[in-house]
Amino acid sequence: MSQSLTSPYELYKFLLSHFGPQHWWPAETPFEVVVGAILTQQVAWKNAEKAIENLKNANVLDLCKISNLSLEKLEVYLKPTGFYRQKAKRLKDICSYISKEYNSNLKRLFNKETCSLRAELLSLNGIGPETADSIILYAAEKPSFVIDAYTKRICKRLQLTDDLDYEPLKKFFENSLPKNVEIYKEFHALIVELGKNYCKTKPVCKNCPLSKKCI
DNA sequence: ACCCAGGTGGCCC
DNA sequence: GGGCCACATGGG
Repeated sequence: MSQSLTSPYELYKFLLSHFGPQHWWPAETPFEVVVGAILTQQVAWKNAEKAIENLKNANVLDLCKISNLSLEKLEVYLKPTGFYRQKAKRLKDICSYISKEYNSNLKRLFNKETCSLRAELLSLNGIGPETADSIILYAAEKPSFVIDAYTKRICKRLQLTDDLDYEPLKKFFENSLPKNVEIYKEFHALIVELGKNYCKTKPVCKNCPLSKKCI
């Protein structure tokens, strides 16, 4: 446990042994991953979960149905997620785009090469780098490491690297890890597990498994 | 009454 | 190319 954590891969192995496998993403279908990835932006997962329940209860958690739903109705379902007006419009537009360009078939979109898939997702309003990588990794199941606020915070506390901008940090992790979808999936989930329980905005890591390594 | 949560896009310099 | 800002609900 007091082995030094000098690289992302070492951190991954430590977190896996400490917390055990997380089996992410918490969703039943790839489309549910897409929806969840958008709805959880800058909000606790619990809130996104409520909205997804609303969609399920209304029997509209479906790409075609959302693209045909009125914005007003969609907004009501998405209320718990915060920024619900933005998110409703963006989610509806994204669903409409996939309906039109891929005949509502997510698999056809996900068949593209990782690099061009990422570029295409990033071109859509409401999908930034973290959301794009979450969709590629957990819905399309291709290796694209996800960086989030916890990842940056943990890297900073552990002083793993200096450049915390999204793309350089993503490369830093990918260069350290075996290029393996299951490892990428687990590692990001483990980082969230660590982050939401122990690595909050304030630099206090009492009882944190990494406390000896934190500043 | 605060602060924060698995970001993103638009604007300004 | 980087630093602000709006977006909005729910839980501690």
